[in-house]
Amino acid sequence: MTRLRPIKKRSAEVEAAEALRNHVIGGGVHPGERLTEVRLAEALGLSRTTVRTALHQLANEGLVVQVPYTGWAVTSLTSADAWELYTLRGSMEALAARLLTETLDADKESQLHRSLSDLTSACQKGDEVAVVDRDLALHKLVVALSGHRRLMEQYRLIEQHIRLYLIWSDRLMRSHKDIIDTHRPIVDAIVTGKAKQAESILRDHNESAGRILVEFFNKSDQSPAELPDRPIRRRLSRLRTR
Amino acid sequence: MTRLRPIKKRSAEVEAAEALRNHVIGGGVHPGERLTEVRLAEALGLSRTTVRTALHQLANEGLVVQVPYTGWAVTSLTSADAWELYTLRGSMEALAARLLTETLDADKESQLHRSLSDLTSACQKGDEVAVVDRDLALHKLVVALSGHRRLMEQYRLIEQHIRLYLIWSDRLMRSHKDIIDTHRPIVDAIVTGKAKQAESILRDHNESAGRILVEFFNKSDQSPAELPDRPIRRRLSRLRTR
DNA sequence: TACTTCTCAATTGTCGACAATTAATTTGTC
DNA sequence: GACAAATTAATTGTCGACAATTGAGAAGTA
Repeated sequence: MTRLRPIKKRSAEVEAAEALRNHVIGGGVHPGERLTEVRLAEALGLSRTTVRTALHQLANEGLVVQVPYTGWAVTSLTSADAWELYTLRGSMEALAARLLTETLDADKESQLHRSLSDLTSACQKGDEVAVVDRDLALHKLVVALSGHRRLMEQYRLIEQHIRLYLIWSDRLMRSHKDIIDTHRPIVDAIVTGKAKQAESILRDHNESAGRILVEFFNKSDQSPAELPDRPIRRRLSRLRTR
Repeated sequence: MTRLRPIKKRSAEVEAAEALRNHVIGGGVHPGERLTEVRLAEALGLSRTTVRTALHQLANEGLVVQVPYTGWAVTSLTSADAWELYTLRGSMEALAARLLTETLDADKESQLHRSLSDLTSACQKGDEVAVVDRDLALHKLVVALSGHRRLMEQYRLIEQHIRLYLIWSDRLMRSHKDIIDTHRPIVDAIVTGKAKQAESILRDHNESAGRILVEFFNKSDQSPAELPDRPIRRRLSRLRTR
């Protein structure tokens, strides 16, 4: 017995934005690589106007940057940015955790435990992609369960960036067991209602992960992602500042 | 002897976005009021496509909302939103303050003092508009001086909303002297390098201001801003969720 | 050669027209 | 009159065309 679901009609703009987003975070294009509207429009079978709107959307999310009359390029990863991203999410998740402890109920508690065990099993299987996915999912869950709409909205904006760095973050852990060991205390502190503790654990968790990332990025000197396979034709230095 | 300055050429899209933003935060249109692309395009002397792009930009900033095939409307103020906004900015400004104490120098210190005295003189003059302006400017300065680009970026997104609520927030203070008294400790804590204290003062400052706002909004029951002067023709309930 | 100017191809910026969708209004039916 | 169906007006969604701008390379010049 199947139940009919409303067919969600989504505008081409929204679909295009999603497709492009997945293309970027899925590694279809490399950080720093150039994007042209016409090529994307052809690939997606849409008009340039529609693709353009979608690109503007991604630019707002920070996944691509625009240079007037010159082009679009995928945002590149840097050590400074890693530090900023991790202090920022630390602060946001700390707020979420505090609020969450104040409104915790049985349902939310079980969701947290389920998410943690999902992460655990992914770690035990050694599936790298799944680990990143579940890791992000757990952090997102804390934010979502806080019930703070605006916070979720802001978190959503940096979510894709977090994912990009998280790949390296998780890889830099000594073992997958470490990943479990750093996440269990987070859930524990929240479910036992220790607001202050949950807050500081989340902030510290992120800031130390950030420090490790920064150190790694500085050592490797170059951006860890491969450089664009074809060189950027034009200089993309003068970025639109708005 | 004059020095040549680069002529800043800004695209119509960007100009339109700025004009619309000012129109909204300047009270040219009321919260909840409907906007149509054609009318705006006529008023600005631009094509609908350009205006549309600008509207999408504002939608990302959260100043307007869109209902597919139906229209755009200015976002309205609510008590729940006030609480969210003030907890969020509390968290962000607390982070900024902590970072700022770690990188404070003489120049930054004097900027802080100047900003505080600007606010003070506005309060003494009793100029309501200027007070809101300087109040926001001081908070922005703390974020800017923290040197955290991403944090600034995120703060910029909610800045206009803060301004909208700040008008009421400042009005609800018993006297303008109270405004000075609540801001001086912030600057003091930062310049004396008390990171922890600066952090918690900023968080508490915002959260208590938020509580006052929430209480006021709940009492007045209605949104404090006047209702739209002409009724919204269509129901704007089914908002695009993405 | 070193330098400037001109030319041109590539790309984004802007526009007006038409299609798709929505919701109010009118019409039809009982 | 009450309800349903058809019509219509208003609005956004999408498109292709043309204008503006950029950067690279060719051509000219000392």
